[in-house]
Amino acid sequence: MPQMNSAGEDDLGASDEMISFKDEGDQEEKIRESAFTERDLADLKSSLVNESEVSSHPRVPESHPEAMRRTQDAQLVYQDKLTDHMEDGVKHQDEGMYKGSGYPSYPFLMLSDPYLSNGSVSALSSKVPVVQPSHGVHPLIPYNNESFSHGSHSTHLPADLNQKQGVHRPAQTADIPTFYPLPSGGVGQISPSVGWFPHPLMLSPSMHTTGIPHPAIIPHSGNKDIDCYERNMKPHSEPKREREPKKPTIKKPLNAFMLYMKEMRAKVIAECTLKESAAINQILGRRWHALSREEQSKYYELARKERQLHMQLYPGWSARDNYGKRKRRTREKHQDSSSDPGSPKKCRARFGLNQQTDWCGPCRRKKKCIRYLQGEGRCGSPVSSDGSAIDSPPSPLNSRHSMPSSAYPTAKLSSPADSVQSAQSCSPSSSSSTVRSSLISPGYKGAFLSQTVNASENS
DNA sequence: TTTCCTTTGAAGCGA
DNA sequence: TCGCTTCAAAGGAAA
Repeated sequence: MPQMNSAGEDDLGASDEMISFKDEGDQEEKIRESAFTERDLADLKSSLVNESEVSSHPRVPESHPEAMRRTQDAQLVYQDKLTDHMEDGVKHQDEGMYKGSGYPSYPFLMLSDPYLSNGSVSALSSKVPVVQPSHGVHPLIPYNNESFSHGSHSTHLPADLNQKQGVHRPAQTADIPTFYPLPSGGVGQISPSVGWFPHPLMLSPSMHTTGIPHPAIIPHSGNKDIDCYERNMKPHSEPKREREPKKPTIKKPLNAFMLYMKEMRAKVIAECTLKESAAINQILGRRWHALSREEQSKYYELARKERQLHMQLYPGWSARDNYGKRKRRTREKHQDSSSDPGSPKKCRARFGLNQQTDWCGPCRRKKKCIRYLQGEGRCGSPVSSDGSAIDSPPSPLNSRHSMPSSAYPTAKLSSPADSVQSAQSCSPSSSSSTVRSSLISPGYKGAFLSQTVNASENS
């Protein structure tokens, strides 16, 4: 990822030294965005209060057209503002980046979502992961005023769906079909009986037509596969079974790479005829590194906006809230060798802060020490000129951590041509992923993935 | 039915 | 501050 070191030179290694949108110290932008966030969020909440007041009662009686009009106005105002905001954020994006791709998957251009083409049918009839179309429709986007003009589509969903999901849906507001749980202490003035308000990211045509909650919020059962939309629809196919209402889970906002993956996955699948997500993700990871700084920055910017919106909508939410919901064995798998008293010292401990020139590349980038790993005999792979591992086979336990991203021979660091080539091809570079996967362990799934990828490459 | 794989980035937490 | 862990998406494969 593009970044600048202290000398102003490019240092594309570690993510934590990359362009950080975390602080986004850009005061001007902060001011501009906070202007949106505070004012518009207030508008949003206000409009929702109005709406909730309306909907929690016998809605807005038709005998009160003025009240109805105000409610709708509030929604329209929010939609307009949100649209403006989003457009503002997207305006400067390179249109050519997506328009020629032929993939409707990019958030801002995902209008050919099956959700849209035929209402909500596809969402109910096909295997649609969670609440998003499988081909990468992201909620942060398609703001199509037209979509808000025909709210009746939401009626595709059975009337009892939202009750079972704990989603309160005022009949009057088909334009805002779903509601989210209020953040604790977020909007105190809204009555608990309402308890839901629309995530701006969700105000997309797809959401509009399907009435599906924003992906950031799904009933959570502890398993991602179970937590899919299809699964959530089960009560309809199994009406007899009483399902306990599950607490909606607020998902983490997607980071830049995740957004990139969502957009490009379909493309890679089409090009490479791969279906294995693991293999596809390897390719996507390489392509990500092959992206130009500008291209990546778009995704970082998009991710930043997502995080901001997420923070504003769920101020009390923490990523920690979702910890433990996926049963991963990483803790078991990641037997940190640092606990081994006989393990070699890392560069920091070995050379000290005053001799950072002797550190390996990852250590200089505040990543995991590869010398340390080599000392463990776990990866004796060569080290690039800057000390980065070139084709280090990862620990079978977790390739990510023994092979940090910064250690990859990114296109900009060590071998741009090779990396770009591999990134453009339908396989991870032979110098890393394939080899790594093959070396992980006999019979290890990674080997299968390598074969899959290699087969795809050969084809 | 559940977990794994695989990627990068963000965030949380303990030391 | 650093290092580690977990989760976010995806869907086929394996247990």
